[in-house]
Amino acid sequence: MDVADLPGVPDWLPDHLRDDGIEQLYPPQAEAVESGVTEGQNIVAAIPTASGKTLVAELAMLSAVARGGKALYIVPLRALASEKQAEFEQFEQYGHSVGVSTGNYESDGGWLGDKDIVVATSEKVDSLVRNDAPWLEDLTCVVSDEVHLVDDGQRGPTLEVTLAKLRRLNPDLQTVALSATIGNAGELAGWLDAELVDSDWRPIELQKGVHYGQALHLEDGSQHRLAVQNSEKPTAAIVRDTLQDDHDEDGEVTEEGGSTLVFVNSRRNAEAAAGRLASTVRPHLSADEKAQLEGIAAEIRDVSDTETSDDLADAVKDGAAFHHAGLARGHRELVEQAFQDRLVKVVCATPTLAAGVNTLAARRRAGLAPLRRVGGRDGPLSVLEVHQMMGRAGRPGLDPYGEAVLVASSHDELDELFERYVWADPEPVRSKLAAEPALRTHILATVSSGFARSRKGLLEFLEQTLYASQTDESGRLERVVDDVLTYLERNGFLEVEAGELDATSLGHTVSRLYLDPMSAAEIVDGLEYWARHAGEPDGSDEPDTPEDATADGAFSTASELAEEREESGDIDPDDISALGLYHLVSRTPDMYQLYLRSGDREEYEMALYEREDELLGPTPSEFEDERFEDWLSALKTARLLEDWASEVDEETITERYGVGPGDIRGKVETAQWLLGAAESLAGEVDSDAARAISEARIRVEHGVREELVDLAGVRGVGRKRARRLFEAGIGDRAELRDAAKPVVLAALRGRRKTAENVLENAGHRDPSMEGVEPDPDVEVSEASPRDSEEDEDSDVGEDQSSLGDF
DNA sequence: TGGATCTTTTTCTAGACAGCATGTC
DNA sequence: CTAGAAAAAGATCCA
Repeated sequence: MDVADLPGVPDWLPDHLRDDGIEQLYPPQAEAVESGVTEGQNIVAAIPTASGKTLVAELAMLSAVARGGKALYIVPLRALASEKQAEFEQFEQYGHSVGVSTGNYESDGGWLGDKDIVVATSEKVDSLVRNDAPWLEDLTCVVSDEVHLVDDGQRGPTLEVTLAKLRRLNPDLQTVALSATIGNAGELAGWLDAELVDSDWRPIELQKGVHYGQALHLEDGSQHRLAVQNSEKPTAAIVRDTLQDDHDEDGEVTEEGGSTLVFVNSRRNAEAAAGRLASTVRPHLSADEKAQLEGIAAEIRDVSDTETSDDLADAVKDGAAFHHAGLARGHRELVEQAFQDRLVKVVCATPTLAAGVNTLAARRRAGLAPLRRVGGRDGPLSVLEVHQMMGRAGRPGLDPYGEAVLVASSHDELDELFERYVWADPEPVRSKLAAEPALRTHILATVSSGFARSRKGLLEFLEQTLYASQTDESGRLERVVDDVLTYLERNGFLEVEAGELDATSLGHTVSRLYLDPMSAAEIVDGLEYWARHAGEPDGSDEPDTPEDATADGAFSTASELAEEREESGDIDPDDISALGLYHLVSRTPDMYQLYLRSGDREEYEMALYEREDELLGPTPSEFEDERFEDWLSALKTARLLEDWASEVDEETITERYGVGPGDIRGKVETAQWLLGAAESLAGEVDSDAARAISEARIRVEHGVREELVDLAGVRGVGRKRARRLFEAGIGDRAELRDAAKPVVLAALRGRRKTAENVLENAGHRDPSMEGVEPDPDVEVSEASPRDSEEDEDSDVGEDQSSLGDF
């Protein structure tokens, strides 16, 4: 189909597409147009990666906007949100505005309500629905990217429920769902009342195959010799062979060989494989490439001073790299860029993350080493997942073809892999909504935001989900719903009366905070426990069951109890420890806990007995194995947060807890969010803990000790500057405002501009530094190499949370 | 006795959404 | 009721 023949699109679009070199639509795109994407028709497009899904979405959104509407594009990852925003901003020249909304970033300059196209994660959209964002009613088109993720047990239900809510809010909403090729695309289309475009057409050929012994067996039946030399692993042979394959798109011989993306099943394997493959790649590098790679390696070392960083830099200087969630964001960006620039020839990645990162496409080959998933709990990888990874091989317009290779270690496995993955069709996508944890949060939200006011209404709403359209076991959903309703009522989130449902004030708050009700219950329990036990002498016979402690049933809220104690003089609201709060949020289901390793158990049992009385809840009995174990790993997580909030440097933390720099960021970010929520909850249940929670949150946010909390709150002052000002004798914001300018200037190492800025933000009447000289008596710890590295660490941390999505 | 090789036991394990209100050095 | 691989520890063999 010629771009001139598109119905319903803005006038400028055909020319715009031609400028981009697009004259003809790809067959699946044409099919979508024929089915009416540009005319408001609902579409499910189940087509391979890189076959032009984005254009289908753009056609739908632009035609909707041309009709005076407003479009929403839902993505599964924050990183994808900024990627899409950048893509859609090309339309701003035609007067169409684009906005983004994710948890840590919201586009500036005006309301999202003013934007024609909004990009957001599914959770953010859910949250916007819960908080009644007014512009949602103006939507005329919603695009859901990677909609096959409704199959995901963790996050799928959110997408499913959110789509159902959006469609209910606006019955005329055009729904466009983009999916990988799956087994039951028709079923999805049925659920969404959509036309189906189901195709496995690709712009470039993808050959799948299995390597075994000395040969590569392709799905077309051909075999190629691919020799494994002496003691090397098959992956090394594949990578070497790809490097030597130097034909470009038109079959011409070029200087460059192909690059390979290797999927492995654990971080450690990714790092080990990258280390091994570095020696395979090195001999193929030109002098110029080596020089450039040295530069990138240096940048990697600059990102963070950790072992992970060193290992990565060592591999990168030889043209290999690893990629997983333990990396700092700066690491990931450098690796992705260098791979795209074809300087890095091999990336060894863990599966999930890499599958979502579009910049990680291999020129030529994607290889999968051991196909088993980490920790057998979730069974083997699905065909869908494997095909998604295979789809990363070969970049359209750059490569003549792509090749995806599985590695077999026996002849039997060779056959098995062909059967199981190469020739197999992807399995159908199944809704995971009926699981209790998912319903817990979504039922509360559905009632709280008024989508359902009775048990009957709730069930009616749930009828509109994919789950209902897939199940024929009618009783199951109803049973789980009743269980969940009982749970929500018992914990004070909902009131149920004669089938009528109403959220309590607490319930509304929890829904709006986007907390799992179970997390909220844990936090409320913890705060109440503290109110009861604060001020008690240590080591007293701690009651193991809350019932024992509630003999004082006359108090209905934590604060009444606290007040009572305060009056009797044996409570200090400040005696709630930061560690206790970190432990409290670390044990909620919203926080991923650190893994307890063999030696850890003993270590954290010791720590537990030392600091037990700081924790906000009774220690479970050691005989309750699982609960006790959870308690200990929450303590490990809490200690990590405490270290971070005590200005311990990154290198020490990564070593002490066996994590990567990216994991520290992740934990800190989650803790920040949960502590913020806990603060609101404390207000809701009248607890006196709010002040202490706020302080613990700020400490973790800035990574500073207690005495710097006030200073670090001044705009322009972070971990490092706060410490320097403090050492110069400036203790808080007020002292900063009244401080002698030479002292401030000296503490900030003579940076006038910075000092003026800081003073202004602190509220100084006259921040000008003109004519001021640094006070020579102020001792400033000068940047020894060691110090500056620590600077770097904390800076990177801040970077990730604020500018991260760029 | 040393060390090479084989066998058994133990250890370890992917990912990243969300509130609120704005900015590190 | 988890599975599976790698690392560590132990066992065996032979010069």
